[in-house]
Amino acid sequence: MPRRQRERLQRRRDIFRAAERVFAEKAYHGASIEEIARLAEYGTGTVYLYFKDKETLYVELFAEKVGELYAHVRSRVGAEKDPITALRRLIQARTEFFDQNREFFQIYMREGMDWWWLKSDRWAGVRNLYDSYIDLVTRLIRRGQRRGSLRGGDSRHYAIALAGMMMQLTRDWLERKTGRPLTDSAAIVAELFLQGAQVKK
Amino acid sequence: MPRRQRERLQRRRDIFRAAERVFAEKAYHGASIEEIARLAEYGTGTVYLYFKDKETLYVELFAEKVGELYAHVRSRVGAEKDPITALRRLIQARTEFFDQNREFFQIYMREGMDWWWLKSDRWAGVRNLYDSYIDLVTRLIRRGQRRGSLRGGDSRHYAIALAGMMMQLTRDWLERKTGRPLTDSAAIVAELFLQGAQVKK
Amino acid sequence: MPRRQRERLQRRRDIFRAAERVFAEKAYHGASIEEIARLAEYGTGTVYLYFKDKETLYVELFAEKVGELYAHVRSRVGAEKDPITALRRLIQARTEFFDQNREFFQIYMREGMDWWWLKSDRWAGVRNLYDSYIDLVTRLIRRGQRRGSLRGGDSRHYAIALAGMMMQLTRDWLERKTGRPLTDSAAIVAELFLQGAQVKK
Amino acid sequence: MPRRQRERLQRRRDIFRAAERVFAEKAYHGASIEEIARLAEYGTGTVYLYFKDKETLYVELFAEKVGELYAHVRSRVGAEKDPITALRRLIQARTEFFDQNREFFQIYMREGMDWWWLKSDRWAGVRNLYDSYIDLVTRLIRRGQRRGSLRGGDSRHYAIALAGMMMQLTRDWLERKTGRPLTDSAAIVAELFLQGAQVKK
DNA sequence: TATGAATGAGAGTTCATTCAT
DNA sequence: CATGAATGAACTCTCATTCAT
Repeated sequence: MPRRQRERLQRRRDIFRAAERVFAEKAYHGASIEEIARLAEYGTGTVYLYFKDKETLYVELFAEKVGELYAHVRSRVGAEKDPITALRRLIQARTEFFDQNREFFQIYMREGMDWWWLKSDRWAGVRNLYDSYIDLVTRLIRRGQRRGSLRGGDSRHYAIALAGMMMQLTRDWLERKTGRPLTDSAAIVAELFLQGAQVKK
Repeated sequence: MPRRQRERLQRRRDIFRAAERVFAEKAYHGASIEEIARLAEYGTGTVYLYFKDKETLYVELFAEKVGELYAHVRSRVGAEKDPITALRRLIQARTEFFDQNREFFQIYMREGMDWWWLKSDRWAGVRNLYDSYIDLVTRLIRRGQRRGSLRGGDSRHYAIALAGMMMQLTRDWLERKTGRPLTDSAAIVAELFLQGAQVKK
Repeated sequence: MPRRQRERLQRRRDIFRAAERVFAEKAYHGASIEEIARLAEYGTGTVYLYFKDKETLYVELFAEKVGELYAHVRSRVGAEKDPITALRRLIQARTEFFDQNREFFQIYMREGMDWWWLKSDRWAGVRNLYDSYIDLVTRLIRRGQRRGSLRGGDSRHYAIALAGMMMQLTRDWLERKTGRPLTDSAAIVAELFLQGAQVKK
Repeated sequence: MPRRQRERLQRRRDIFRAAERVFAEKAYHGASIEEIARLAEYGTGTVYLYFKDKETLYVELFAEKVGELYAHVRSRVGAEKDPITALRRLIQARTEFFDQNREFFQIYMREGMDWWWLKSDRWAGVRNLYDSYIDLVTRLIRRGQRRGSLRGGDSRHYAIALAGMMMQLTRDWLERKTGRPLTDSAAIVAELFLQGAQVKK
């Protein structure tokens, strides 16, 4: 890759990095382009050389990171045949990813809530990414159901419930900042989701 | 209660009602005081006679509604001795409440996701209410654990996971707008939380 | 008219007056809303209570003043039957109007040049006003031609030429700021347009 | 001329050419240096090697073109003794020039309309050129008056009126984009200016 | 007490100009 | 010399808050 293009990509990353931090801390509306630029150590105008406007910066940042999450999870789940093992790996992978991407997690979680009534076309792409992640989980669950290792019922609801458990546990972990690694909670999630909380008689 | 005070309370409620709708639809930053006032059929300035500022209005609205949720859940769980039954009732009660308070759910959900400003002192009240709800669930779970009907482990994590499941399923229900009542999902949640997804051998 | 509405109209006029001066001096792009507001002795935001945006303020100001010009000219030309006399009155009336509306003249002249390649729909209304003024002149000339008192030829071209003469003479008068009233030039225009510059043999 | 200087002049001309097109289309404020540079196929910074700033570029472009117009008209009018013929030639020459320089006409016209900034010293050069062109016409007219072939009166006003007629007719021609050549209007202008619109009895 | 017009701080965005390469 | 990325001042516009009525 030519130097020019490399540098351009580097600056883009610098701005992404700063934007991630500021958006994570202040949320979309609370974040100002000037603050992002200052944190990235660029001038305000520079941000606009790399992103058309604030919304584009946000959407592209989101898309990029969700793409990474998705890729990471897929690579960990891989070609695992057993759906139960695959689910455990998925939970583990997601947990690792957010352990490494705490700032992004805050954005991810927030948008998990917010975007869907922003019907704007700008968000359609992001929306699809998010959905395809949920779909990945759904497909795994359905496979488990067909194999008879998972209980019947709406597989999509199971996927959503699983996502919800993970999300809130991650949020709690981030908020509390105990020393323990997030990955501890992967085990809890897997057991709870698979076995339930009730003691079998 | 003297008429003056009664009227004052009525106006407060009117504004709450309007604020709830606008905050639900547009989120905190997207909502404008003027829109809330217009919807409540008061002048903009009037809002400031009842609430110091926008943030106060939001926090107090949140506190009020979380208080209602909390009261509703407590009343349904009541003095039920069996923790499993109590949990089922809790899930049912929460579901009913949000079925009746869809607008508030959108606000509640956002706060469940977006905690950064909870750090500020202004939001301490909201924070405490939110926590006290989690604490209620936690205590129920702990009781179940002591009785041996629930599996051991961090009871708080269980409570959080349960809350997460419910939250995401509710969000999905709201987003999809199928005709089905939200309470359908109460059963899914209860079974999944108690029995898990995996088929017992 | 109720007091409220009267006051509203008054403020609108205040802003128009200030906008007229600033637009006249600095042209559309050089004028800033803040300067207009300051001159009108209002806050910046106030301007936006009366006009949706800068372009609207400009267009409405323009439309209002062209409307006045048009009304003034029509009222002076009246039902005059003789086209030659009517033309003299028209020239006189236009001259009077700009003598009283020097600032607007600068805007009028500028836009006589500029707007027509701004194809934006926002300008369509203004454009029509301007055209209908030219049409008024054109119709007078055509009447003169039919009566045999004016030379044949494209009446619209005559109208445009007449407008051009008046415009540049007015501009010169404004620029030079001699003590003489603009209306002096009305006679020059009328004679030149009607008799031409050449001595008849 | 040494190669260096030749190249320098060539680049200057390239930029002028591009600037002419962009200023014509978008007017001074709407034109951006970057667009001009791009059209001229140079880097943005390069423009600043040849012109101190945007204003200088504009003024020098204007001066250059008005100089050309002036030279063209002088060359056509030449040593013609008869003032009436000279005026006809002048009208013809101006018409030809703008027929060949439509883009510049748009710029010229705007300045003919918009003189406020001519007050500033920066624009003195433009101002003088513009005046010197009017002076040329004025002198011709005065000669006609002395010879008794043109009617008495303020010769400068006649010159300005003549310029106004031509300007508006040219503008109309440009706006309407009929197929007809602009030079058609030269005859109209000459007859109207010399004979007037009124039928002689 | 209720009002809503007025305010101005602060946001996003553009672009003439500079300067390291 | 030529470049074009970087800059930041300046612009338009919004909206929480105030205050005269």
